[in-house]
Order: sequence, then C-alpha cells, then structure tokens
Amino acid sequence: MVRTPLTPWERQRGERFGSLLRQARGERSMVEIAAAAGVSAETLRKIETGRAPTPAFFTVAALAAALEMSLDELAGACSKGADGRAQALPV
Amino acid sequence: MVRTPLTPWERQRGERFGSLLRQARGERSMVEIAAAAGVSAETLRKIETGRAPTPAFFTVAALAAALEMSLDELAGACSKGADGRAQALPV
DNA sequence: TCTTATACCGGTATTAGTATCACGGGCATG
DNA sequence: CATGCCCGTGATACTAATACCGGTATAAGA
Repeated sequence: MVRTPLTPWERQRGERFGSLLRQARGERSMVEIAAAAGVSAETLRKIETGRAPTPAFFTVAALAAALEMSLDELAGACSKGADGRAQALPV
Repeated sequence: MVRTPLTPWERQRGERFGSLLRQARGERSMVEIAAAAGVSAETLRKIETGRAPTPAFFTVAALAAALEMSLDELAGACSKGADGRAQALPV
C-alpha cells in the first residue's frame, strides 16, 4: 500500500469541514466565493459537500480569506465532534 | 486543460513554505515532528524541500500543531515575498 | 410558458500529494 | 577497519484533488 486511502473518519471530518464553509458562505453564491478565492466553482462545491475531504492548504487558505475566517479556528473546529467535544485523532 | 499545472509562483511559494517549516523545526528531527503530526517523514521532507508545494490542509494543520505555530501566520507569511513585502497574487 | 440562474450529480482527464522501499552519508562503538 | 544506527534522500506506486463537460432539478422572473 503506497498511499493510505482516506479513512471514514477523515471523510466525516471533510463533511464537517465543508459544512463550516457552507455556513460561513451564507447567502453568497458559490461562484462568487470561488472566484474571489481563485478556485473553480466545482472545487468549492466538492469541498462543501465533502466529496473532496482533504483539500490543499492554500486552497483552504484562499477560501478562508474570501470568507474572512480564521484558519486556526477552522482547523480547530474540524478536530472536534459535532457536539463540540474534542475528538481523538486516529493512531 | 483539466487540472492546471502548478505555476512557477506556486512552486516558489512552496519553497518558502517549506523553509518556514524547517526553520520552525529547529534542532528537532524530521521523524520526531512527523510522528507527532501523524504523517510520514518522507512527506515532511518533501514539504520542507518544496517538492510538495501544495500540501493538504489537514497535513499542514497537524504539522503546525506539532510545531506550535499559527496557520494564519503561516499562510500570511507565504503570501509575502522573501523580503517581507506583500506579493501580488496571480490572476 | 419560456428563459435564466443556481446548485447538484456523474463522468473523465491530468497533475500532484502521500507512503513504502531501497540507498548512501555521518557517527559512535567494538 | 568493520558493524550497526540514525538521518536524510531518490525512486517508485497508488490514491486523491482539481478542472472541464454535459445533464438534471428547482425557483424566480419576463
């Protein structure tokens, strides 16, 4: 095995991550944010829907800048469960 | 064109990004930091040397946590030139 | 009703990130 | 000098991210 396939946990984390972005987007359209971040609308959609669970760092950074949110908060929120409790990382 | 190849600018940004990580690592070994972040040492090496110029977001987040550095500062530092001046993003 | 805009979905193509394997350099110890 | 150990590196394999295309559904407006 050369590259570990994404675990279910990572996919769930991707879904939570996408939900946060969608929530932060609010009323604004996908194309608007995607254009502001310099990524394609399809990419933004895949990230928001969790179909791209581990996006590139600078892609996320650009989106966060377009949405005016903190990367640290974003990463912190995704390491916690939906109920807000801290979630253990897989070994 | 299906996926845009990385531009020279993006590769240079990756080199700066890696330099920052290596600098932050200091005396500690690659394996130590990689193990703490939960990634392979080779991956950390590629990121540090700039051969993986656009690493995954959660990979960077884990490394930043292991190095105790801020993601926002990291992203901000990479959007600036080596001299510290702000650098224009590509269109 | 017809058009338009937005978002979702499936498929496809291509590049890039990540992990495993194998190798060489430095350094200590026998 | 030989041996083993740790670190970093090069090559290779495989999966995932990104982008483009076409189609579909829904809602708003002319």
